[in-house]
Amino acid sequence: MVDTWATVRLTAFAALQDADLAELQNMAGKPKKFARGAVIREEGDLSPKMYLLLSGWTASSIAIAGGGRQLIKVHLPGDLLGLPSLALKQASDTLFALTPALIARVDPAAIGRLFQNSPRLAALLFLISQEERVRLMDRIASIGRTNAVGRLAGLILQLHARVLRNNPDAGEEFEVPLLQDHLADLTGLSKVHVNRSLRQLRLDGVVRWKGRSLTILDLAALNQLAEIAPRELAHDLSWLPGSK
Amino acid sequence: MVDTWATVRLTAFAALQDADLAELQNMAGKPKKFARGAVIREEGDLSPKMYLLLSGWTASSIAIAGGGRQLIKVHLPGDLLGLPSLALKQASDTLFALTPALIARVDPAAIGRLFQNSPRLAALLFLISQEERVRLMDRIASIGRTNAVGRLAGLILQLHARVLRNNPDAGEEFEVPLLQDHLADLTGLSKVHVNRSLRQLRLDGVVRWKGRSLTILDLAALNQLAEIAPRELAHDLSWLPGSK
DNA sequence: CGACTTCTTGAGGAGACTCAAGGGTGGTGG
DNA sequence: CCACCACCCTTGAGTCTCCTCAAGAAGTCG
Repeated sequence: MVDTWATVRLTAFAALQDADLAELQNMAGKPKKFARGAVIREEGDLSPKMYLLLSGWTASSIAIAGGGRQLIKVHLPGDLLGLPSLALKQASDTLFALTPALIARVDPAAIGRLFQNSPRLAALLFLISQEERVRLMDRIASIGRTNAVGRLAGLILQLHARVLRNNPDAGEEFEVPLLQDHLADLTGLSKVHVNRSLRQLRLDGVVRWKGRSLTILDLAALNQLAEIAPRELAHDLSWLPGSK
Repeated sequence: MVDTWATVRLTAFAALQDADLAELQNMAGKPKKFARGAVIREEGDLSPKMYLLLSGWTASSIAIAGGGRQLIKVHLPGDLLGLPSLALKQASDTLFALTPALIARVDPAAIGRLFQNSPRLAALLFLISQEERVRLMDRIASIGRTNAVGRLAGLILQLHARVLRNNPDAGEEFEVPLLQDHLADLTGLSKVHVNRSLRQLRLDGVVRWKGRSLTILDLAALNQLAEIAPRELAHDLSWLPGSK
């Protein structure tokens, strides 16, 4: 179990001390299993909580009155789910499992204690949230100002970067448990057009996508198509509070 | 101590009763004036900082390789600018003034001390960031899954809610210093299509927009057109750390 | 009043959508 | 172990929203 916990994303910015990790585990409830497709938390639910995704992939979606939905983000193991809704009376988005997933729930009170007792950890939580904001900003730019192929390219690049962070040895071939329907709802396209745009990417030799195995064949081309500059995380974090 | 969200925001940037706030204010540099159109901080700049917008409106934009740009957000007085880029090596977005603006710069070190010494204020900063994430998520849903009129409706509603928070007496008529070009870059539309969609909103008696004065004539219709449920901020924030 | 910016409208074109139907693929049970 | 079913992918055809190009009208500021 400790191995699972070690992947929690706080490690992205700074090595996590054992004490920090222990504290995180203490905050969380007992991990619970969810089947593929299961809803973890519904849009509109009261008193939103935070969740730690220990294994599996999940996604977050917002309902559109007309009947459709927008997928906001997919979550990888180690991600923190549900933070945005902490600011709201009711959850802003639905969380559901894309694959079988193991998830631990965290009560807001634990986050309050974290800010009180572990300023460094709290600051890391804050930083991760800022990183997520950048990702959302980039998705807005991608959806708002690039064509279908560009949106898919941008999405693939973000996924690739995130998978690489979780598993630095992943290389250019990795598993993506997303259906074309999901890609459509992530990019704001129709599933038919996603299919056609993927075919183009395939025919142009940019990616190979067979089943759930995605291979990036031409990273430079993907970046060019995405039309948005890749981001690099801060390395100078000397301004963070020292560990206690 | 019962903090409504609104007072927090006002407290944070108008009144200065709290010692914690005094610290943040002390850490801020001397406020600087920017003319309309002036760039506050450019995308790609190293060692990103945070900024306090004391008066005026600004906006944040991301460049698209093809030549266009996406406006991510407009900022109103009292807003914190530049937080997302704190997670990055280089600023993710360009900040520029929509009107003459007064802005104070804050060094990341001050934020570090804030987390160390003022857990309650740090937690509020965290919460504000989560609220911003929800706004971004809603914009993604709006841009990705609604038509031109819906995107404009959603944008107008968000602006209205934010103006109301800053000035609860504003009512349904308020000043919006945005050109149609800005609306286009905010919604991911062309300026021509923005013009036509605004005309439709006008002809349907939903809004009146003359010069910089925007009047909402039919709030219910706007909400229906936007196709995204309005959000309500959390009122139970008892989990926040107590003030020191 | 003149120059510049911003808004408005027209016309034609393209990217993406909807509707619809056929083809793979994998899982399950007889 | 094969057959069937459900789910997912693929492709075609026609349509519509939104885009681009272009030019003139209205507004704004020195």
